[in-house]
Amino acid sequence: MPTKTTAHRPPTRPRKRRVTIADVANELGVTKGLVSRALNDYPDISEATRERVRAAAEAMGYRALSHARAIRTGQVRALGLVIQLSDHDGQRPFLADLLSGISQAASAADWTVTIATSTSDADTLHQLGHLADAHKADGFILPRTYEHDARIDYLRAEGLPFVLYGRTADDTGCAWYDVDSGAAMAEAVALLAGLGHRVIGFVPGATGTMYDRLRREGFAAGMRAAHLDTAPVSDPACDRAQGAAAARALLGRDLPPTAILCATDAAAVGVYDAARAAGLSIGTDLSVIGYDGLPEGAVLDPPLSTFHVDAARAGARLTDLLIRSIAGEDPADLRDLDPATFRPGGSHGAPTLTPAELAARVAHSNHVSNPGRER
Amino acid sequence: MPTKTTAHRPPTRPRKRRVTIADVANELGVTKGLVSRALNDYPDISEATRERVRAAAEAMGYRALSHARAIRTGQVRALGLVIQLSDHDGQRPFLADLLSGISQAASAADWTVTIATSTSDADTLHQLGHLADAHKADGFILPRTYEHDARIDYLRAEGLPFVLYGRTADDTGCAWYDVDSGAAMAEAVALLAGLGHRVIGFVPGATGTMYDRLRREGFAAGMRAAHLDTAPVSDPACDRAQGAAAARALLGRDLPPTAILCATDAAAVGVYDAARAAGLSIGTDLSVIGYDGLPEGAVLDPPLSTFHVDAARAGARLTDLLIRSIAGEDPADLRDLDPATFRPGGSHGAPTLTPAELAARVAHSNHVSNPGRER
DNA sequence: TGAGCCTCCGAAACCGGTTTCGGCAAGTGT
DNA sequence: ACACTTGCCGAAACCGGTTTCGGAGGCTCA
Repeated sequence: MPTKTTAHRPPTRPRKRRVTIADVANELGVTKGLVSRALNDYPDISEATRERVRAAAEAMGYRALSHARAIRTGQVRALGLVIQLSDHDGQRPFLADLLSGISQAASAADWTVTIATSTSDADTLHQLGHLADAHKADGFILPRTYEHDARIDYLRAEGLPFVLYGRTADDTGCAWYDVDSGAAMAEAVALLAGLGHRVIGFVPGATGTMYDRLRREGFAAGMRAAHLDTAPVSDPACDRAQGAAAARALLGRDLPPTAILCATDAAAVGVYDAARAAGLSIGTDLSVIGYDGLPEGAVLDPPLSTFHVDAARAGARLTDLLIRSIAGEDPADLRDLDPATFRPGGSHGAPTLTPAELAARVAHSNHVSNPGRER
Repeated sequence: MPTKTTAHRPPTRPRKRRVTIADVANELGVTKGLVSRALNDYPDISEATRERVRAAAEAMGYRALSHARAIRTGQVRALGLVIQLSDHDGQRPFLADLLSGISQAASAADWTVTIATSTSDADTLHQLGHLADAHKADGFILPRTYEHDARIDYLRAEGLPFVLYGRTADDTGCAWYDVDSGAAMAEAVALLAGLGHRVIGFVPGATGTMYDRLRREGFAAGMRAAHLDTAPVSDPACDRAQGAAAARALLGRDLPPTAILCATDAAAVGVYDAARAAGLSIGTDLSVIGYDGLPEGAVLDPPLSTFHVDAARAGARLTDLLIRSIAGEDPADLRDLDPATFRPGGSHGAPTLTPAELAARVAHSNHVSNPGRER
């Protein structure tokens, strides 16, 4: 026994000994191996015996210890998740729902969830490597995919199962689940165009992420379908401040957009700031549509029109796909695409101004309000 | 070999065999036992040998498999967390930070985190039991404590280590970490009283939770200290709608409060709704202070004055306390209380109206605005 | 010089499962 | 009646670690 620093251990930790497979075997007068094979549906066990064993195990409250089993089988029945929490991270608010979906589905299949968090791409890779190396999970869920994703390269090289939440540039051999945000962007453009908007601005999201590419493409496709070509696109914006800056830039153009479509709600919140500063009323002077269904959007005035993503469902689907992938199904068959649902707020409507009139309004407001007022 | 439903397994999963303790032993020409004892700091190993083993293990990239170790030691080096996600749940937005703190601290100590989610108190207990029974964790973090908490009873009875995020009525033998929200409530009252408010309303949180009791007590203590006794307390409010209802009730009194203190930001958002509906301007006509530091508060107009809780720090502290508790330290020594920090927004200020004047304003607005207008 | 005591290590049991292997008994075909 | 399956189970190895036990060798001390 090591001396170590075994500090004050409480008087007696009672802990009743748990019932092992040997206990069940003894009770029945058979061997451990027999019990194990019976419980694991080996074909060389008679149905009568199998039932007898099942009954005894049930009655004695036997439950196999997953880590004891793992040493032989190599499966810990756990799925891993590394959550990257950058400051400008849109997925924070959905984390709870995502986890809920994952955990619920995992629990239903008698799996558990091991998580780690990280603060940067490099850290994410490190945490992933650690979980994989320590074999704390049999497979991984990879949220927020990049077009070129180092996590995918790593897991591919290691031959470890994984499923993407989102897509990636080269998805050969990848299982994935995604919400079709590109289609949502196109839908939003069609909606705005139908209301009469002719100049529609776009605020993209984080560069390098796959969702950004897909939403840009969706926006462009929507514009083409509406036969519009005047499409000012701002710099990327991932948070409120960047969203405000993007909106200022768009509104400062000679022919500013009468509607701004944001790849993320986080940016849309900033658009509200900029619009307010420019004396524009949202929903009339300027239409805004976001994407994500952020809680903040609902408390804005007017409430933000946006697309809602069912994160819990995503988590459940991802878990299902991953477990099947671990079980050996071909990842190429494990792909799923769900639509996002539009949730109208009060931030979009028919244009009340032409772009030229809007430009005049903005210029005027820049004149009267003392510069640098915005909080 | 079981026939089972072993579906399409990919061509060949390469998986290089990992280096085991036996490999290290062979390399050195010693026994497995020797290597194990050397690596685990047993005292019967000469320093020279220990160093030789360490170097070889390091060089060969040996890392012990936690679940192989667990079968003998009974420790899986994982801490468990069951997150209850009711719909009216204030902790959702802080979950990311809390997890981040927990995971970071755990990872630093070479522990991992196993989570489960639940949808009700009963489910929480069930999930907890499952994790404990399957021995997926060596100890548990219990967020959002109740005054009388079934989880605590269960874990006490099982003799399993745990740490509370929050306190409980009878905390004998409990390790806990908490943020002193009671003191925050008292501080808010002192602030409002200092500004000249004489009638201050209180909107409590979820009944049965320990935080609700502590914040009520903190509010009461603050009122006593400020020598104020007119303290209307509304029904509990845990979400926006309930917060609005609570505010309407408070404002409908003969002598309505000129400031409303909310146990949670979620309720405070509803207070904004009610105030707006009553034609009151927040920060002047009516002061509002919340607690939690909800992101929604920052996008309100004016931004909500509230108390910020450092959830990441909480997670890190909880993890530290739990690991020490598992190591055998006396839980009674493992307790920690941090202050919340006030984050002023624009929602509080000196009263511009007396309660009587406020009552008149409210009554007037009830008259002019057509009823049932509020969204 | 011999008894007694450390120091340090090998050998082997052990933890709770899984998996392989061999063999007995009953059934089958001729 | 005899070889050949087949069904079913016991025995034992195995997985990757940890822990106990005993003993060889060197040292001290009377």
